[in-house]
Amino acid sequence: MPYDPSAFPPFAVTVDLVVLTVRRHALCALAVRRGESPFQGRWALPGGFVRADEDLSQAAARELAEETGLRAHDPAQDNGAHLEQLATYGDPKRDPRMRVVSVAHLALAPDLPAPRAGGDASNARWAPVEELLQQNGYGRDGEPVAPLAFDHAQILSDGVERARSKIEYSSLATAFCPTEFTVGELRRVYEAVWGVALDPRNFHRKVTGTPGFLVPAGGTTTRQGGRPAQLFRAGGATLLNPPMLRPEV
Amino acid sequence: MPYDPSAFPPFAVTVDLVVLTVRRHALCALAVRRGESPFQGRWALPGGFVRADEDLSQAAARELAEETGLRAHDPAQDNGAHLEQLATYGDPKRDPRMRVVSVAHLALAPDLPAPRAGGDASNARWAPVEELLQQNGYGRDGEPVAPLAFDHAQILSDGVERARSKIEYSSLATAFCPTEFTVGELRRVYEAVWGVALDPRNFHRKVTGTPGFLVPAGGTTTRQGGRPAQLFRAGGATLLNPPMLRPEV
DNA sequence: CCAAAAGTGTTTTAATTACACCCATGC
DNA sequence: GCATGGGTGTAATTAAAACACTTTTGG
Repeated sequence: MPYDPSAFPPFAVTVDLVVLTVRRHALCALAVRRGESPFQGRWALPGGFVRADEDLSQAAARELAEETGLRAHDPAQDNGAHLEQLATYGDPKRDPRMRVVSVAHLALAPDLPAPRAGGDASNARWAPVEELLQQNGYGRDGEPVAPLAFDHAQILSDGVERARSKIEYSSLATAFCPTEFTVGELRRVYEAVWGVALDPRNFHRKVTGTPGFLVPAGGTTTRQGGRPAQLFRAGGATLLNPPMLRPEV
Repeated sequence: MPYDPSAFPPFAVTVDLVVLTVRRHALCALAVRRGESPFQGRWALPGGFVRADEDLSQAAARELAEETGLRAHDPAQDNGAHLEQLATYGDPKRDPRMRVVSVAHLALAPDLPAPRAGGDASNARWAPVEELLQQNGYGRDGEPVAPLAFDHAQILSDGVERARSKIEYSSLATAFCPTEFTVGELRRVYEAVWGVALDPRNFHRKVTGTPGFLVPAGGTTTRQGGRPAQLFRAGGATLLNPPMLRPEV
């Protein structure tokens, strides 16, 4: 059917963010507490309206900066988080107030200081994704678990699955690390995201042998005890060949 | 920032379709001719507005049926096309008339009879994707090439790349085949989508040896001359392990 | 008989796995 | 010394690539 630009149903368009990081050996996502109805007091993914003159990726980068202080990754720089579009959610009933289409984005960030949402720390937190995806029961603090607002559990679940599969064939796992990192730190990222244990020796050989994945940064460090480890930076490669293999079962 | 449901910029939301098929050894996409401004007379991807009470996937399935007569694939049935969300395009200037966010979908279909767009065959066609993505020069008919309308070249390019990578690790290539097909026909699908030549002997061993990819349908056929080939149906597997490997270079 | 496509067997090569083992530091 | 994590070597297994060869049809 041809466009009819004069008669179309009006939509609100938002961006929602799945911001992932690895803290204390666990894959964590950023959650904010809702201050208003619907789902008042419940945890949700950060997000907000796309402005009239703004591209979708700009809106996502703006929300990310507002919530975390992170800039989206500029390939010319080496700071900031990786940011990519995830998927779009548009069920007519996903927001009870009106028709809202949400373009979800996925951000991967190194471990950060505690988050801030409007400066109020109690309204934003990093939480392990299994905790946020739990539909009932009790959390680690003994409080009853309430599911995420709206369809955010689905969005988070899709984002986690994207991250899990994408670190297989791309160098994106380095987005979870600081600028300089050791092979062991990178391995612990894979272990946290996949939820498996990897053989440190084979992992070391694999990542150092994959062309373009890592470049030596020069120094060494002892962060974990034991023998000092070489420091690396992310190499230029984005696609890994051969890919990292996620163990079965 | 919290939602402010009373004041949000209004958007139009559309779905655009990248409908791919394999015809005469070439990867082809469905294109429709625009009847009105802007880009009047130019080729574009099929698409249309999302209705007020419709989910995004419903809207995509409706547009697909309107343009091709195909039903979107119901896993319980064995007819219809594969349909999945591709990505969302929302540059403020992508449509000169107003702010339009388009949720692009990717459909994979077996070779079909000639398309119909409002019953008028001259306003819809299957065209090789390289032809549609060509930015200038002359087509096979000697006519000067005009780029696709709006940002549809980008959308088509993203859809083709998705299809190329997805047939590596999923059984989606069977979506390009009729219900029953031979190993040779499946191989020609891979060759057309990837644009490479594959070794028929290794390919045969690989696909018949991958559990769940193909199930024998019983009969044999001679469609290409030569020795009759066994007929197969798509098996239940969606993820291939090990994956099909796209040759390098 | 010959061309053409289907299908099987075999050899070579590369990658993954599962380890044994050594290295360099802090305590 | 000894625990801890970093890093190298090596053999067994597995999959991919290259290609010789046989099978079954149509003309």
